[in-house]
Amino acid sequence: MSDAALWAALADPHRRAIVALLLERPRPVGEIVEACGLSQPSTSKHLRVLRDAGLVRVRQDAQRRVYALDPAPIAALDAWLAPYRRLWNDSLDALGRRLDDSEEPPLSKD
Amino acid sequence: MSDAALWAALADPHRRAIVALLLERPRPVGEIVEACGLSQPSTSKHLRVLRDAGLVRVRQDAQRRVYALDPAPIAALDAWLAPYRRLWNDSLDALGRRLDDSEEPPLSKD
DNA sequence: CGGTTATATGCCGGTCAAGGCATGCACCCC
DNA sequence: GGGGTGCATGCCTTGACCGGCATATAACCG
Repeated sequence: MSDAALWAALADPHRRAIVALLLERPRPVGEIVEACGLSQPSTSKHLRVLRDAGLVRVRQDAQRRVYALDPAPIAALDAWLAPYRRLWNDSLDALGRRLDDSEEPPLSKD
Repeated sequence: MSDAALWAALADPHRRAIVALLLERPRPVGEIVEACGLSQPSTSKHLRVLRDAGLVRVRQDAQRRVYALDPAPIAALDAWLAPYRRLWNDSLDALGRRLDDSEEPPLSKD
C-alpha cells in the first residue's frame, strides 16, 4: 500500500516543489534547502517522506547526500490515472465535436 | 490555483475511493455512503471537498443529488505528470546505464 | 585527534483536517 | 399541510502533520 504514502507525499506543496527541483537534476540537500526556503531540518524531513514513498533515492557523496528522482512511482501514478484518462478523452472528443461542428468533421485524436 | 485543492482532495483514501466509484457511473449520495462505510455527514463533507476541487459535479434529481466525475481535473493531473513521464521513459531506455549523473541536463524554465 | 561541514533526528507548539452527532433545509407523497 | 426522505452544515473532539530549534551523527581536513 505505498500508494497511500505516494499520494500523501505529493499532497504537500513543498514536497511537490522538491520533486520538481529534482526533475531538472539530482541535487544535494543544501541546494534544496536554499531553493525552497525552509530550514534544513524541515527539508530533511520532507526528503524523508519522499524517500519513504519511494519517490527519491539518495546517493552519498562525501558528506553530501545527493537526492534524485526515482521514476517508478511516477509510473504508478500514471497507472492510477489511466482509467480516468479514458473518460477525459471521451469528453474532450465530445466537446470538440460540439464546438467545431460547423467547420470540420469530428477530429480523430492521436 | 486549484492545483493545491486538487492534490489535497486526492490525498485522502476515502475520497479516492469515491472518485473510483464515480468512475463506474454517477451515483447519489446514499450509494456512496453505503459503499465507503462512512457516516452520511462525513461522506457529504468529502463530496464537498471533491466538488470544491472541481473533481465532481452534482445533478439534482428530486431529493437526491447525483454526483458525477468531472474530467477536467484529470487533465490537469495528466499535465502535471507529463514532464515526469518523460523522465520515466528515458530511464526505461537507459536501464543498462549506471545512474551516475555527472552529465548536465539543460535547465528548463520554471 | 580536534574542528568543521553536511545531514538526520527528537522534541515541542501551533494548525488543520477528519469523523461523529445533532440539526437545518429542500423536496416528495398522502 | 403534515410527515417522511435525502442531503448539507455546524459544533466539537481527537489525532496527524508542519515548522522551528537544539542536538546527534557521519565524513572530510589539517
